Amino acid sequence: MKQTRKSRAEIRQAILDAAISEFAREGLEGTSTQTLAKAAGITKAQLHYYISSKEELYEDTLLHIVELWKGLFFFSADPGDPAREIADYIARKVHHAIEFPDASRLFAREVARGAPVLRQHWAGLQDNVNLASGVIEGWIAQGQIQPVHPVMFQMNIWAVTQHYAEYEAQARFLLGTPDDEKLDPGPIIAEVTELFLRRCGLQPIPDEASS
Amino acid sequence: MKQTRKSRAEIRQAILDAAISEFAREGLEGTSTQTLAKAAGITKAQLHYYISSKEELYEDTLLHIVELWKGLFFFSADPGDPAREIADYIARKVHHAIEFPDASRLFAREVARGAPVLRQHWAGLQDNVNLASGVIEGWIAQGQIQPVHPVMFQMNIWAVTQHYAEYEAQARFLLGTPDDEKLDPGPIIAEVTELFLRRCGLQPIPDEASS
Amino acid sequence: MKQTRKSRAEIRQAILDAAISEFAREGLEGTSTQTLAKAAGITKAQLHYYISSKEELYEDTLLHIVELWKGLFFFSADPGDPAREIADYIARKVHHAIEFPDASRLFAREVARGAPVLRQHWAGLQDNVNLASGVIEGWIAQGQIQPVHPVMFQMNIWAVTQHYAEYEAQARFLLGTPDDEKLDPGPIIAEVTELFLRRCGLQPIPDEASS
Amino acid sequence: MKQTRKSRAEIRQAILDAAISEFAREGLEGTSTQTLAKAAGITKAQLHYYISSKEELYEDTLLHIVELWKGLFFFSADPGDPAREIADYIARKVHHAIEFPDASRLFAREVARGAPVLRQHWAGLQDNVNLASGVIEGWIAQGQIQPVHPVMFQMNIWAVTQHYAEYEAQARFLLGTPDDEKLDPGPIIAEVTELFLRRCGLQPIPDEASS
DNA sequence: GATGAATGAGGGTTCATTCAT
DNA sequence: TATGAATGAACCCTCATTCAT
Repeated sequence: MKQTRKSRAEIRQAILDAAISEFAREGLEGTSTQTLAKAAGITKAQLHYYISSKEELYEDTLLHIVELWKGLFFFSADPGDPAREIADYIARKVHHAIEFPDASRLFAREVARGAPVLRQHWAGLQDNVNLASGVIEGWIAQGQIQPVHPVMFQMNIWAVTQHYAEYEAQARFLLGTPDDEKLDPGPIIAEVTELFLRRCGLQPIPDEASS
Repeated sequence: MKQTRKSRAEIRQAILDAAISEFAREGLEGTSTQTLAKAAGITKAQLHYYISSKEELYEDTLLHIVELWKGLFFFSADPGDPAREIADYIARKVHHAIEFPDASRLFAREVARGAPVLRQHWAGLQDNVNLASGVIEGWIAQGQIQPVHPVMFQMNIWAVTQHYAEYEAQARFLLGTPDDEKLDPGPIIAEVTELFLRRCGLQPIPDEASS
Repeated sequence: MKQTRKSRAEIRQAILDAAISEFAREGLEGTSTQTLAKAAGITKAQLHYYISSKEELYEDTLLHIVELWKGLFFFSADPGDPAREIADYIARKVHHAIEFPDASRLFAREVARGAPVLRQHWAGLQDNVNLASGVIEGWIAQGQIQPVHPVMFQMNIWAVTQHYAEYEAQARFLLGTPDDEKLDPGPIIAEVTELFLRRCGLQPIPDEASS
Repeated sequence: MKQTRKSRAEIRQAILDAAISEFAREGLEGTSTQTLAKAAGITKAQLHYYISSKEELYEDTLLHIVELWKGLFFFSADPGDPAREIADYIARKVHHAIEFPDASRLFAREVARGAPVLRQHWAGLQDNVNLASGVIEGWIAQGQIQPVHPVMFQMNIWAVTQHYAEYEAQARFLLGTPDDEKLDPGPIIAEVTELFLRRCGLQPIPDEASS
């Protein structure tokens, strides 16, 4: 009786998952195709049947993450309450950072080395940021929030929320979270939300940011 | 007349500089000794005369940075005005991130991969954080600042200030800073300081955070 | 028509042969993987596909020889005539030394440097020697041979028979054997047999020891 | 106050001693100049001031041993009693093998690899062997000893006596000699002497072979 | 599709030797 | 003489990729 073969789609997904976690940990050069293949549960030769090169897999993996993020992290084009909008954004971002820290780490790694691959795709990033800046400037113009530098405001949110993925090892240590538990998003979301709402001169929304 | 040889100290410094910038960009595995040697202006064999292994150079480089930081980033044990103390800390941190982004990136990279090397030296980190937490708790107890989670407060400052090193490429792009200029620390310090002072319920110190 | 590739078994055998002869000549350190590969008729990278390290190949090669010898060199547990038993043993040993001098030389080399690898496998050696000592002591007890030191008796046979492998170059020179001929085992076996039989007070078996 | 410098002669002697013991253990390729220098108590650069190359040191060391042996191991040109002559020869040889096993091992190693260096100096060896063969043939002709193959007789003595140097590790193990003691030459000399005297049809000389 | 085998390039490191002082 | 520094060649091994089946 033949063992059930994994379908092409399953294999592709396994490769993508392997790529995210392995590239996140040791980078492009630090990850061997051997390691990737094993993590995906296939042989090295088989891997090369599905990808055309390690570099390209790396690029595809990054783009996959960026595409995903585009759907997750944005301010509504027609936002209602700034406090709610900001709080929701932060909650989504922190949850994601804690649930899928590898994706965040891989992205950070790429940017840290000068974004040689992502750089070619920054037009989209620019668009997203501009849209959000428009929203923020609208809030400011209508007196709904204190004046902030719209771009830096976004970057700072990004910085803080990403932090709990990128510095997970340190956060875990300083917050006393055991190795076999994920970080508790509740207190993190509460503190981060309060940080940015206060910056805007807004009151924190009572007790809904918790996990 | 013979060309003057570089002194031992100069070579050691060149190796350290090369290690910081190369390891920061491509990591331990992604950086070849060939690359390190070339960046330091020496031959590969000569490099091995000065270091005993790439791994050890990596570790030494990290520890060098951590030692340096211990002297730069701390809250005074006997702090006066919280606003001034926090503002000074942020200013120092941002300046450093912008002046020496490679050091920040190298550190971040190491933590992101789980800190296999730095982990052994985290006792010192704990001490530093505890000291600062004590200071912050003192401020809270005396009603000088609003209640904050002392550890997360520190981590968030760290996150935002580091960001301008780690995401330099992106920040440069979004802020429109040309490749041949450093980021302008003034506005960054202003925005970051306001962010954290407001969190504490404090007024920004007028106009001294600028570069 | 494609040239037939060597089979896995053939390649493994070629590597083993190369290892025996090259390690025998220049030792573990003195033999490069390059040399081994060339001697086996493969490339250096291909060699590493079949072995995991030079050290391990060295160890495997030694153990292979020792295993082979266990089946060749022993006294019968139920020996009949001591003279015949001893003569046969010597004949087998000399034939082997002359046919496969590299194996003998490799073994000698390893022991000469203190047996860092073989030492871990000396329990088996001890057993073999003890068994043979028992046989010899039985002969002595029954008055079949003159008293001898059982262990030294075995070592001396070993010494003399090995000699024609280890010192092949010298023996060849002193006995006038041309480079393209093997040593003639007949006279050697005769002389060595007579040496040890006389030690035991036994008469040489007439004329059967010759090749 | 200056530390007393070692004289040139002392340094040369230290280098020679180091060469014998290091080359004996790991061979020409397996011994680094670093190791030699450290064993001789000097620096690597200083070593190269005294020797012109590692190969030449190796050759000189071998020749030194051979020269020494010429003065030690020979049959008198005008021998009296064969038993005494043979017994003395064996005793000298065993003592030397046990006292200076490195020299014996180095020599054996060189011969085992085909004597690429010593081969050029084998005229002297031939002379020595021929002289001894003459003596032995004289004994045979005068009916003082049983007929033996003169050259093999010498080789066999050589084989057995060398054995306790070359296989010291194994002999130590099988005879139960602790690592911090030398092998006891007494029983070895007794057994070896009896072996070869019996071969000649001679009686062992009572109890003088012991250390 | 899948896989064992093969390979050229390059990885980190050692080393005998030379150089400069 | 002595020695820290330098170097080119090699060494063992890994790896991304390709090939043959």
